[in-house]
Amino acid sequence: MEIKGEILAAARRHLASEGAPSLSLRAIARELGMTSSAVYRYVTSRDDLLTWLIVDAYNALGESAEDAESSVAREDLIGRFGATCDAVRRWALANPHEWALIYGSPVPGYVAPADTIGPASRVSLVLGAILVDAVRGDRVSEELKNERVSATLDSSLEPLRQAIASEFPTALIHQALMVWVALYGMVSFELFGQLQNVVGEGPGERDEFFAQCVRQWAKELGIR
Amino acid sequence: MEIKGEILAAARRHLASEGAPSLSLRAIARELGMTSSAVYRYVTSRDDLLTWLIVDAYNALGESAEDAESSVAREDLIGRFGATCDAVRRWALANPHEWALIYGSPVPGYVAPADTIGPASRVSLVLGAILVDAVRGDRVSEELKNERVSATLDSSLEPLRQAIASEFPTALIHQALMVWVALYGMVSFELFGQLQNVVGEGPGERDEFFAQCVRQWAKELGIR
DNA sequence: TATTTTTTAGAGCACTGCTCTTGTATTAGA
DNA sequence: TCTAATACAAGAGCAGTGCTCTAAAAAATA
Repeated sequence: MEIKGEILAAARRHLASEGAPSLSLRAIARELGMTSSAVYRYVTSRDDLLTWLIVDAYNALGESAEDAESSVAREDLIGRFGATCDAVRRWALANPHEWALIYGSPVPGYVAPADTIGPASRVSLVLGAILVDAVRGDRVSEELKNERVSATLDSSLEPLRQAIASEFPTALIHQALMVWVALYGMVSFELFGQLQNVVGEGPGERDEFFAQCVRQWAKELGIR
Repeated sequence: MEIKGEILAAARRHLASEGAPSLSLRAIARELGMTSSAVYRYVTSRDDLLTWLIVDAYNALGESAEDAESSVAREDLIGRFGATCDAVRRWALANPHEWALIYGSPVPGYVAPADTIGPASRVSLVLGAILVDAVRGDRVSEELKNERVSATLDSSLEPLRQAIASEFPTALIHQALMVWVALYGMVSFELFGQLQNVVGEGPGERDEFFAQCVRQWAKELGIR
């Protein structure tokens, strides 16, 4: 299936340069010198092509985060956490359209197939592993470990608890999820232009702003 | 210009039911019983129509937040903060397509006109006013008030500082911005389906999860 | 070589945003 | 009241989209 590979490569190029909304099957066909109908022998629909690109993007982001995290000494929990956050942000800035495809507004009517959930959770697995190490080494916030929460909150976080397969205290799971969401929210805000006229864009300003965020997130989890 | 009003009303209906991507000028024209070309006498382009809807959505969200916040006693800072957060989330859940339009992935090539920035900042003004009251009454985190930060971070937050027109300590401004972004990130995550299989969807579970987030955000700002 | 299978081309349908010219009401002025 | 100016709408048309169908060419197999 080498033709399918070429189609995907062309689609990747179009996605990176023009973005998902203007990704056209006919344009790809033109670029590859074939008819639009011929493409349909390898791609069942436009949504099918988008799914491939989504899986692609999740894997690229996940790999980027894994690489960055693995190059830090295992004992340096804060370093591992910071490297992961930085890798996520850097990948997003380098691949804005890919980021928008996976974390932007969902296309009405499109339902993500099951084979996207694996690649989609790679980054959270990295962050989860850091947290596990922190808990094992007793290097997380004491306050979160002992905070009592309502039964409803307990059950609301049951799905995540089972995914982690650990008996973390609920408050800690909740805080970790908050940090995770905050990271993605911050990156999305920067990427989607929502920080314009809010955070300066001078040399190093956005970097330093984000670095402060990372420090704060680590502090909120009590990682040390 | 009553016809333009009808066009906007029809566009609003289409946006609410099918979402922005499938908002078609021709469909609106059909619904109103006129030709597509006739619509162009009142709307210069599809982007122009989208801009109207964007301003509309910003105003609706802002009004919703203002109404909720203003119905809480002025001294109850945490109550005002919580009411604002809840109003944002409730509005988003009730108007998912409108939320996606203003806080989802930006349409490549579309540039938001200047008349959107006013309505866009209504919610942040509400949150900002709460913070101002908290600072005036000395009811914010002491730690944030005294934390020393780098010069680069100072200058990176200069745009926001000027918008607030207050001499807040940089660490406090930074933390407030983090909370603001976290709020939007959390709402977007819930709305865009990113919390599926992460946070339960049983009766009250999502509500309680979000309420815990709000409590945590207030704690991070030290509002009391 | 003949036959079957795989792949491609081409035409076509229904839809989109948008433009341009022509026609028709409606209004304003003489 | 009749005419001229104006405002508005219709229709055709262009270039593009996703997608489907049938017929033709190419490749693999018997």
